[in-house]
Amino acid sequence: MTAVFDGLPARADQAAAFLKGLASPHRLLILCALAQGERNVSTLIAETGMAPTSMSQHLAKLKDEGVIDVRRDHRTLTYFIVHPAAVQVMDVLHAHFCGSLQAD
Amino acid sequence: MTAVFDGLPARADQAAAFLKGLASPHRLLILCALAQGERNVSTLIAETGMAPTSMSQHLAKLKDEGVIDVRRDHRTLTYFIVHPAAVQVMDVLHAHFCGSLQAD
DNA sequence: TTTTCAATTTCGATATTTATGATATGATCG
DNA sequence: CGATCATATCATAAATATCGAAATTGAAAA
Repeated sequence: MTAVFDGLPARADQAAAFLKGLASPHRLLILCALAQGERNVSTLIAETGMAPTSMSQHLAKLKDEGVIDVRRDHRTLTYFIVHPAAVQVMDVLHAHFCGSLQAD
Repeated sequence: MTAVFDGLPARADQAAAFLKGLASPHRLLILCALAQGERNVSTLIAETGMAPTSMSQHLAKLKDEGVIDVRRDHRTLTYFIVHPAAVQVMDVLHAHFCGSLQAD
């Protein structure tokens, strides 16, 4: 009986940390943009209307969590999604909160 | 350019609130159990080892968010998952954090 | 109707998250 | 080298989430 969930708590911690990484309106907006293709920080700021500091912090969090990664192009930093589960979660969210035939 | 994300912020808020509802190790443990079938509170407490107060609070949160619902059976309350997106997210998490051929 | 059992609500302490302003880094252009 | 542009880091305050203990509800058994 105590064995029913053996090992689960550890995985639950990981999974919860991953979900927390996505669970913010700002970060979802960022991921929504990145889902359409990689973007540099200035572009993300322009598209989302977020403050630069806030953007940096959210990008850092997503990067720490392994959801996105960066590449340096000349003077700008280009971010892109790298976590497969993140893409799948975004798909689920899109289907449920944005309808199925929306252009966005 | 300001129109690129028209209407998105509102949906991002909803989606983020939904994700926040799931984003806790305790609540994932609860949902893991409920994914295998409905359960009453005592059973959930026994299976997860959580304190009763904590269990109630997490169940309340999941219910507020529309993820689960309750039914009263004689003297006990039986909870079950009702949100389709929650099931899908759990599937994604399971595939990525628990491997694909685990009994759990 | 009194007791009992299952579960919830309330409350206060602690921890985590978030936003914001100021400062710092680091690559490039002149 | 010195200025500048893109972005990150630091510091702190405000908001939010979490946990445990004690008290409460509400249905049913006696």
